[in-house]
Amino acid sequence: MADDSPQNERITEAEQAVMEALWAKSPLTANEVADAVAPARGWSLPTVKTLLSRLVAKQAVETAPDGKRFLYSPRIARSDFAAGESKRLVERLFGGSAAGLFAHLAEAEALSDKDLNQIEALLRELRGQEVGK
Amino acid sequence: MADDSPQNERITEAEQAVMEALWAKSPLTANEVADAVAPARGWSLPTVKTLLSRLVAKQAVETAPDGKRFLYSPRIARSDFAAGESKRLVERLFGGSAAGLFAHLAEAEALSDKDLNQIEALLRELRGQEVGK
DNA sequence: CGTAATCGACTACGGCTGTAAACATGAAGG
DNA sequence: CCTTCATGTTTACAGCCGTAGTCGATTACG
Repeated sequence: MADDSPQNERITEAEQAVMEALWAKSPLTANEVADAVAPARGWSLPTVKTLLSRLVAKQAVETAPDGKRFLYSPRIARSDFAAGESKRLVERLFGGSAAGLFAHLAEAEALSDKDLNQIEALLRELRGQEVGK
Repeated sequence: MADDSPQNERITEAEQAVMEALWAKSPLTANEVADAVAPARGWSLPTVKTLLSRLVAKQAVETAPDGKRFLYSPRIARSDFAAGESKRLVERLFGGSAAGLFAHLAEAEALSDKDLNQIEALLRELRGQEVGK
């Protein structure tokens, strides 16, 4: 089988910054990505281009020709990326137990009242739809 | 101010494997750490020693002389490490909102019934002690 | 007292990451 | 047509990470 499936490789932190720009709005030209990302990170244009190239190589981003230049779009959804990273963390740190993560966040006082309320709401929602399977 | 505070630097994945051994039991000699860690990762003894050295340099591990050799102990608690990593992830991925993380785990079906029950229990607990501050 | 074993320190090296310059190529304008 | 500008590609390079060999010192045994 050919590995044309998106995103086997890992996305680094610098690359993620570029992805964020594309997730916020796409397609974008390389220059537009640079305008969105470079100032905040102090990057030069070449740096952004390199990152874009690597993301294309990793099949996390796809290109569409637009005249002489390219338009870049994400090939993976932000939610998939976030879910994957979250899962990795839970795996690595809490033996796959999401409750473990939650407990640690609570302990570190990283949970605001707002967080608690939202989580509570989500819990109820999950309980509600806990039908099939 | 001197930077003798523990753990400014990041701990890599390979290093974490070594830390796990020390968190499980400490102090340990380098050889004991190697025995605990090397087989599972296919590492040689020198590799484990290098990782230990780097952890000492990063002040994540401390040494105590024991005759001719050293005994190694973690200088940072596993829970602190876990909390830090979790916070970083939440920061990087969900703009600091733990509820965002939770929602994504739920969406990715990474939450078992057991997780849900435990989280629910934790929530109640947090609500209960929500006194001070 | 000398030699072997033990153990930490130093050195090494390929690969990846962050950062960027140089290059090539095609388009546009004079 | 030739020059210049824009844009993607190639190359570069330092630093860190994963992995490991070698060196030197200290200990222990004969």
